[in-house]
Amino acid sequence: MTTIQTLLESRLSEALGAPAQVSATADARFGDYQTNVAMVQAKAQRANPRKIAAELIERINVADFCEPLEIAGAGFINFRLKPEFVAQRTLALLGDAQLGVPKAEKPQKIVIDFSSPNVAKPMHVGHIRSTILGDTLARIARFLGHEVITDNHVGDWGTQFGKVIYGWKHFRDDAALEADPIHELVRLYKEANALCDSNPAILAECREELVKLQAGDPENLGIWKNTVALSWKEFEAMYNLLDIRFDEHLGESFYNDDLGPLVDRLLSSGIAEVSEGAVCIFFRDLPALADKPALIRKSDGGFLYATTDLATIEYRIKRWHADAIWYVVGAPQALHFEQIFAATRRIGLEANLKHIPFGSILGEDRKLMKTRSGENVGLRDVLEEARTRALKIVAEKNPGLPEAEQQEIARVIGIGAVKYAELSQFRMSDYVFSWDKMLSFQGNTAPYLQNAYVRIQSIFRKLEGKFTPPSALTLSEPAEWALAKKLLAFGETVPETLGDFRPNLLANYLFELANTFHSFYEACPVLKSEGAVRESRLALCELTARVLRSGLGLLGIETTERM
RNA sequence: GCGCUCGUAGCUCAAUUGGAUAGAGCAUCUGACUACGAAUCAGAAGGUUUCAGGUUCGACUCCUGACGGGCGCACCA
Repeated sequence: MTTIQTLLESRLSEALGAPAQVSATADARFGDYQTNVAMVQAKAQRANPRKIAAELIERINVADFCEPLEIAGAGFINFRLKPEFVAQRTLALLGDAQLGVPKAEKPQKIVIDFSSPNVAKPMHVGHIRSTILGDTLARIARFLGHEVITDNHVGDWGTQFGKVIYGWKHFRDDAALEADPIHELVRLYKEANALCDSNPAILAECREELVKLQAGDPENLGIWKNTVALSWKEFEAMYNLLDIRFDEHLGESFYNDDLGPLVDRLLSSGIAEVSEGAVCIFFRDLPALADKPALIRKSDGGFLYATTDLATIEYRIKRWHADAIWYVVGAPQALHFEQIFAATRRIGLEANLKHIPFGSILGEDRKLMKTRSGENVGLRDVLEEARTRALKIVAEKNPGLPEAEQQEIARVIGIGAVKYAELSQFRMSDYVFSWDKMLSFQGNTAPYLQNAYVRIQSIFRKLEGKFTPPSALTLSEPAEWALAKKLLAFGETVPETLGDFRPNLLANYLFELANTFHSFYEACPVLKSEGAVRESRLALCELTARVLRSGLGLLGIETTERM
């Protein structure tokens, strides 16, 4: 199903003989859609915009679904949809599994790299943005018809393993490891690290353990594999709670064997060179990177972050034939991605590489969010607290519900609140993490949207008999028109969110939809109305519920029947 | 020093990517519940879009320069 906006643009382009843009109006007084092509043309031709608009109006063929066109202001052309057209399009949504969202004209194969926690470390709030944002983008891209591969590039290799292995061998507590693996692994690392600070001999031993691991020593390799497996248990618990799945989780270690050959190849082809003992790729022709080479091998022979990332890009393009690779990684790494993307082009690999950056999560003190002792706030704690707080509210508001249902509702609301707090905000701005704000069940929050859905379900529970879609919609009240038009906008909003990777546009739309629905709900009784009016209102309710569930689903947020 | 990024109502954020009178939510104030679920709705008030220039029919948006916050800039990831 093409959107009304697309339909208008094609009709306008026909009349103009050139591509033209149409946008929704900001104000209903100017109709439903507007175009400023007349003003754009006037500028190029140094002509009178209103005159051009007047000529254009004669040629635009939209009488089948628009009221007579109007010229307004400096030269805007306003489009007002015919009521019967709105009614007919809205009705058509009921039979459309995509709810009006068009499929991409050219589906792409997209690899999305996000979350990427580190083995032997707990996931913390720092992982929230990448994890939630990446998952949402994956869901939206799939809904638009793209082929998506989500890949969790886990930090499962690095110098810290020398210390972890030393700790594992000397002061491992198996019971603690069983009870809370990551906690114990962190303890092993920290204790070893503390010993290293005061005792050079132990530091040397840790280094020795690392060298053995890298050389493939069976015992150390076994310990390392264990730490990875134990960490995954914890990660999966988090992803289950968040309802997030990955198609692949090829960690850094997966590329180990590729690093040496890659560097050798780049050296022999002249793309990389040795400088101060290290192997670097210089970008002397790019002003922004002229004095910022990418280091791919240290002077001691070790490889770096950039080396692994280059190997990863090569793998993704060659194995999956990815058209695009999206990295959902914090803004501080912008330079790093600029470098490896430039290096990729230098190598001659073709793909649409995008760094999707985001800002930081701050504590109430407006500094990077930390616990009182200065540590990162654990993701598990955050999610558990969200659930606990939600449960308390559910039990208070709806004590009649069975315990098990209360628990499930609390999970959906609590996790939804955390996700929505993240996604309703522009990703680049830093935001203050506030329980009171995100779990205040008022205003622009997940529960407000979930509640709109619940209310609709409540109507259908009271409905005698099953809902069957009517053959035509009868709309008369302003609140009905407003809701119908809002529903039609879903198909235009979803693709927009991918334009600049802004799920907050979708969140904003859903909030407006819920708002419009609530106004309709107050103004237009559904069950008490009769005949065609009742049928039509039921259809509006059904569609609103579907769009809310689908839209929230794209944000990774679930809905419940009651709350 | 160079680069990236952000600066909008008291607070937290939007603004369809250059469009019409800059919109919401919290908080404040005024109304509406023997209820299709008040976790709601109707309304009021709240602004020199950090500042100064510039570009044009038109600027929160683009350009230049300040100011303020955050973050990067060769062997960590």
